Amino acid sequence: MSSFAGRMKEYPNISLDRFDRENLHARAYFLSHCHKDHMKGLKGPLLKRKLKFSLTVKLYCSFVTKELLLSNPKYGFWEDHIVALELESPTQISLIDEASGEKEEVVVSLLPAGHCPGSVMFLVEGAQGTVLYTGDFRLAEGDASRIDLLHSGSRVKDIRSVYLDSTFYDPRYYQIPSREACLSGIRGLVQDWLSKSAYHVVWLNCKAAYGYEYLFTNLGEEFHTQIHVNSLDMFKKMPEILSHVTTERATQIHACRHPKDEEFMRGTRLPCGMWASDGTPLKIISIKPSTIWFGERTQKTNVIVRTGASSYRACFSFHSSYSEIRDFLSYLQPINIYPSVIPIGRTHADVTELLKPMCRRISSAVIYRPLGTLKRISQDQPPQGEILTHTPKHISLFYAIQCNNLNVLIPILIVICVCLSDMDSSDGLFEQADLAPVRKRLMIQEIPLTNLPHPPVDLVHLPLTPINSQNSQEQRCSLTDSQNSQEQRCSLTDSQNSQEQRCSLTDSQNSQPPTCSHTSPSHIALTGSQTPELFAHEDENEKESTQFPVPSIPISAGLGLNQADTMLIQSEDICQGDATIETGWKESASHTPQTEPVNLSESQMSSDFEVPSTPDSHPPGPDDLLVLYRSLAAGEQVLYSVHTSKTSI
DNA sequence: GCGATCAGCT
DNA sequence: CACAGCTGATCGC
Repeated sequence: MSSFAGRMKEYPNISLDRFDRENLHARAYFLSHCHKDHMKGLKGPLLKRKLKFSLTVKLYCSFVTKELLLSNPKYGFWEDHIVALELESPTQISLIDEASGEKEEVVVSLLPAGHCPGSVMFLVEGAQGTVLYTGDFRLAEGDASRIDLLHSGSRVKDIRSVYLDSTFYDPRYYQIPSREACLSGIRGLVQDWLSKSAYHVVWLNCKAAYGYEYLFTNLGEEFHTQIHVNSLDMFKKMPEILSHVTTERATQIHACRHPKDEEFMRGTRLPCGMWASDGTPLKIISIKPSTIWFGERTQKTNVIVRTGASSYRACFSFHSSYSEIRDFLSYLQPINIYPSVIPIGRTHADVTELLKPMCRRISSAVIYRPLGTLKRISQDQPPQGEILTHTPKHISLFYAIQCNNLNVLIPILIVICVCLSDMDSSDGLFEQADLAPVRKRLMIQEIPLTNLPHPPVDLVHLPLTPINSQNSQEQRCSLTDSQNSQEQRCSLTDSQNSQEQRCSLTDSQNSQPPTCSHTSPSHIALTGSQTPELFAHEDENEKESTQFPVPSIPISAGLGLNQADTMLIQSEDICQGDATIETGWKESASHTPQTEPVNLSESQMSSDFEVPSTPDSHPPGPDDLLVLYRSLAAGEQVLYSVHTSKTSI
């Protein structure tokens, strides 16, 4: 359960997934997905009143989340204040103080989170750096490298802070079987049971929350049947799901609910009360999806556990495992990591401490040297904590050059931080770079650069490089507005009347909950376009499966490339490795791209400016550097401009 | 009467 | 195995 208070240190003018208390003063709101623990205060009277008198305060979320939210009348007052954003489409948002008119600009991107329908992570880029709020997520190992917007060119963006779904960030949950492994186990169990006879049925004991939809679609497809559910409303705009569910009870796979469904099962009755038409008792097994995890050295065991004569637990997780989280973090290497979930029995400090080894190391060594004798000082810092055998080796070099505006000797600040994830391995520095590439990044912060001899190519079209040019603002508006939400909310199923020729009903059917409940947040329409995102996170095995929708996460430019080590040139204050540092560094500077073949890494270590180049650029020569030095020494103004997002609101 | 919080349950 | 989310009791406004 999320205990995130709603605000990020870097951007306190926005609130995410919390809408009460101090969040009442936010200039913009963000909702990562439609689970209640992320919606605290969202229907509060104070917030409702605030909206009434506000022209600028909006709630940003995915299209699917918007529809899920508005399906519940209690949140209807948000309708004119919700802005649905496309996935992976950077959007500039002005955060306006309505009292003073003061404005702050941020660029926000929605990234697929793989947690439940519509779930996203928020990538926020602005004057205070790039931060990632993950919401709840389940990404498989290697998935981060497939998310385009986490990269600038072929390199990973410089992420200052990650606000992390730390639900399973505990070595106890070292491994959770992949989605495909879990699905495969469930498929096998269902297959065995259903094949016995037409009277054998399966009940999927799914909690009411969103997130099981891909189970329905996969089983529906596999067994050429439809899954019985209480209501179709929420799937109305999700054809991929809609085609695999039904309110007809005459099917062998059920995921219907009843307030007392556990009791029903003990009496070997389905929650919907279906009986076979000829009176033959149905043979029912229940399968309860729940998280099953394994420790680091535990050999994988079955993803299906029998818990009774006719009941099973099947592995299923909405959240990334410990090793998946570590993979994610070791790829992104944020400077700060803030947990948003504190497991029972642990404190915030506990989890923060556990996460420290995953934070990027930044040396505190600061050495000033006069121009001309520039030499790097390297400091190897073996990581703390355990080392994942599959974790790529990371090297980050941080250079800081600061020039004053006086025509005096320029203090050159050099900070080098070398973070080696595996000091013991001499050959492993760049292996498996396709899974999680070694990073090599040059960051130049607030540094005059226009006179750089060979400006790196992607320096000038940086972080917010548009992904899909067709996503214009106009299009988004046309999608968000009235055409969708109205009919969805008033559309009601009446499905329960449409059935039963073959099935005689027990009296229990009369105690069914209404097919369409207005108190449920579930009757919804979902824009089909985003649905495939839900299935986009698959492990290696899953990639080969033909039974799943094609993953729709764009393959990043860096996929499959050996990403070079990261070299950062930053202003002095950035290089302290302290979460509390406040700087005005420009996002653009953090993406100065300099790539070189990874095997040059050693030689690079021996020369201060043998900066790896991008494929489209080349390292500056001595003459070029001389020009740069002189420019810097003269205090000349050299400035790089940055592209901002392609869209703005 | 409403909302917030907590225990209990699944 | 824990998650997400009910229900009902209690309390305060």
